[in-house]
Amino acid sequence: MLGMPSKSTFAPLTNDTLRDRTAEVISEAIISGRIRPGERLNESQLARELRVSRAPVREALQRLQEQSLIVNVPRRGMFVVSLDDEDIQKINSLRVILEAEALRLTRRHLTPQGERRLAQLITAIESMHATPTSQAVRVDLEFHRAIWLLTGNEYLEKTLTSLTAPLFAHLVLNLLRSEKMRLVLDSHRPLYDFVRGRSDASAEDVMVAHLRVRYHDPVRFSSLVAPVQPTHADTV
Amino acid sequence: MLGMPSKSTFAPLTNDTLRDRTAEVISEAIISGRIRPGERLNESQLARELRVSRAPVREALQRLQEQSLIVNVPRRGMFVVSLDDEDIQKINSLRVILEAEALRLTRRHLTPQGERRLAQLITAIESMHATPTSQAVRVDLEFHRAIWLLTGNEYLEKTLTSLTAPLFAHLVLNLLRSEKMRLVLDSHRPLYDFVRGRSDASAEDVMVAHLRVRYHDPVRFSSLVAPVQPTHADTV
DNA sequence: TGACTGCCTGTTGTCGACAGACGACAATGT
DNA sequence: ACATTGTCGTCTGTCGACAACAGGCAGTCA
Repeated sequence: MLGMPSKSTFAPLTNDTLRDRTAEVISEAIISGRIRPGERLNESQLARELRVSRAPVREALQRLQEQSLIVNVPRRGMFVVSLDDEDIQKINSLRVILEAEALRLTRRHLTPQGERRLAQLITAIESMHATPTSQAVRVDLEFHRAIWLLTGNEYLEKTLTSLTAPLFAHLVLNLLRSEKMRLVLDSHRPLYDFVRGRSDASAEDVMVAHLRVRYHDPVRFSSLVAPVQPTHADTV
Repeated sequence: MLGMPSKSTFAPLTNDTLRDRTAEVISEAIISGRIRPGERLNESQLARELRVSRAPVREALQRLQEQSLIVNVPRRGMFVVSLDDEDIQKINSLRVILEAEALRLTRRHLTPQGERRLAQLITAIESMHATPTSQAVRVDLEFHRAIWLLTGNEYLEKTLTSLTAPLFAHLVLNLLRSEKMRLVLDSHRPLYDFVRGRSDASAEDVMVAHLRVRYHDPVRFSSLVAPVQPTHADTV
């Protein structure tokens, strides 16, 4: 052990590949709204702008496709995913379930560092005024991801990341009026309170309330609500 | 509309790309256990065996990586994912939650066709005797996927597919003794009964019972069970 | 005028090739 | 004998090129 340069003598000298960075950059561009839903992604153009060849771009696009950020039409191209209300409700009905689990797990073994990290993000969120929407959404996502990471279940983190990615891409484009943005930002504190054990509500209720600020009815397609009507009409 | 060859005058003349078929084939090979966990995937070799160039192989591997079927070590290669007990429990704790939702949604609007489809699969499952493990696991997966599809929520289907894919890959290798296989196969009927409304148990209980046949404790990392002990030991 | 047909252009899908990185192993020095 | 360094082969990461395809446009025929 002696003489071996123990950790952090040197910074780890980025080991990423072009494909990884390409995927990261494109993903960020979609979530931040710089590339709009429905837009076609031209591989050659992306490659030119990123100063790489098409190969890493195409490999990156495969990954983003699997993350539901883009959809592929064979021999036509890749298109930024475009969600309608039904898509959003379907995703949110799952998000409520998984985020509720994340809240419970995080509350169960919240460490002092974890609490500090969340406190820091809450402060950042609540001190935002008249900031660009894209930046607000970025911090929003960062707060949620912090909780996901604190669960200790990396599969939960991964699942929620790819499930909600298109939601955040959609959010940045539909949250332009700042008075609503204020409400959205402030709706994070109940989550913070929950994981600190300062809430008696169920995790599901906390999450539904949180999402209801953004979306009209986050649980319409969830089994949490009563069925509308069992309609087999088309089958008899 | 008139004169246009309405559906199924001709078979739709496969529109897939090589990469799609490549991903499908490799995925199947992993889930069926023909490629074992931890094994390194040689791109050139795969390309040779599939009679394609490396480009579609690499693009396919990116997708499978996003599905948690393989992991990438930059400049070292792709390796078939290898799960330890903790991974399995973490995945199962989420699987219970999502599959329970799937059961409820399917029960809510089960159509006669849907019921027939499931009945057919149950019959196939229960009539299997001394069949190869890989084939049993295939039907197992097919039954679950049928339920996922019947939920009407394509995001739930997609999420469960990529979440559980590595589980089935693991299952086929650890289910060799046939007396256990019989139990596993028979454990599907309660799910079938549930979606037909023939069960009073909660969807979670049904699912936990179903998974407990395979795995020792599917919910150890779930918030469904009481916390073991809130241990911040490493942080103070 | 309207619809059909055949080019034309831009883009994707696929390929083969090359450079650099990694691991294995031999060579060297102590 | 052991550790370190140098060398070699193999494989990945990336690139440029070509072929195949889709949609747009114009020309042709009724």
